Amino acid sequence: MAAPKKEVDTESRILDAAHRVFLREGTSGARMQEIANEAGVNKALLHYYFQNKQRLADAVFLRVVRNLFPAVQQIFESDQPFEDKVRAFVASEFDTMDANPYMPGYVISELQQQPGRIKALLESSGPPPLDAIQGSLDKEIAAGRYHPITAADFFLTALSLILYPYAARPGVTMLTEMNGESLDAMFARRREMTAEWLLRMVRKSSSEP
Amino acid sequence: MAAPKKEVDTESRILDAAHRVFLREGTSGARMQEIANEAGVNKALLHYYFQNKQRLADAVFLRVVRNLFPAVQQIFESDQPFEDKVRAFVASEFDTMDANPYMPGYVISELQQQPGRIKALLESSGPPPLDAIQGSLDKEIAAGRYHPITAADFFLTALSLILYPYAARPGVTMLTEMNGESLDAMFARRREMTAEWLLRMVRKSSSEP
DNA sequence: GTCTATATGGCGATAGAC
DNA sequence: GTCTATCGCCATATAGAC
Repeated sequence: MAAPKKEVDTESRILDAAHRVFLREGTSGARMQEIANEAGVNKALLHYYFQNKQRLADAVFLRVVRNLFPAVQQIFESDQPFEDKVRAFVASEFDTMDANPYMPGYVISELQQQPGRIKALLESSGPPPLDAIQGSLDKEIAAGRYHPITAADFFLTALSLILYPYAARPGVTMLTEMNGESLDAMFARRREMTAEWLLRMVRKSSSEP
Repeated sequence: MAAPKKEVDTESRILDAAHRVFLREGTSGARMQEIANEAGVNKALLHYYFQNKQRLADAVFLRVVRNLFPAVQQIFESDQPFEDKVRAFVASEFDTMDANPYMPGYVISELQQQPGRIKALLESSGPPPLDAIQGSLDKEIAAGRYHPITAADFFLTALSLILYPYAARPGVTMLTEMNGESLDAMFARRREMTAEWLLRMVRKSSSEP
């Protein structure tokens, strides 16, 4: 720790490069040579630090899923009104996705192609905070303000609305082009609208019993 | 056409096997040997019929995306009430997905790893029927019954709600296990609820101006 | 720790018998 | 059309100099 180097160390440079390449191309599509190029080092160094391709891929996967849920946990355990929690959660997820737009597609691909990794995901990310969500929801439902819904359904629906457009980004580009609109404009609008859409889905309208 | 054979011909057996293997493992993750095994033929036959791996992968991709939108087009051009169209569309998509659960994850992976394929997708699937949707939506919006929304947003939101749970199926399994519920039960419930959720998102409640 | 050079194996692809 | 046998490359992985 004494005398910190200006440049990040080689191991981190490799891991960062591997992160970018694996997320773009998937584990099986990525080449060690391309990672080495992107890291600005020789191919042999990847093996020096990470032994083989599988271990390097595992390290990237763990780093990606490690920070999936902690922010959510904090938000739903706070003491804001439920609808503010939802808005904060949606905003937080959009921020994360803008910083890692390839993440949803990557995680979907990896889990489909290597289902065994779901175990590593759970251990590394911790469970999604269903209990905290359910507690908040049940209060609204009991008060007659919301339609009944399980926390799992609400959570999955929220993730669907937020993550799918990023995962399917090339297809979304196609949609926006038909619209004469930019992809960024569409995402910006959905960032604002998604929380309200979610809330309209669960709120009872005033005329309902 | 005269004297139809009992068994499907070899080329179709190969294409069917390739379909299953590519959808599970992705184009770069799949092995020609595994496709040959699954088709019950020798590896050399794959090259006899499809020349090389890329052409075989292209044939599968085209077959997968060819039938993405036609059913949607018909539904939204019919003369039912708009909300019935939405219900029919959602039911139709769920049927398609139950028959091809790996499809969303596969398409997402392929487009992320080979963005150039979006062009082939468009030509093969035809454009999504945004105009028909927009027409139906605008009537409801002009009548003051719906919040303003673009057809692109409505369509993308619908696809998100339907397709994401299939694409993220291993993660959804994790959710249902925490719930003490089966995956099938969750999908069955969402098949019933998704259209209503969509409609609640756009309907104005009676107290709103 | 970092490099160059090389070994090893696997996979796509082909040749050729039947 | 279908098979067996084999080629040739390319990606992973290692050896060893510096």
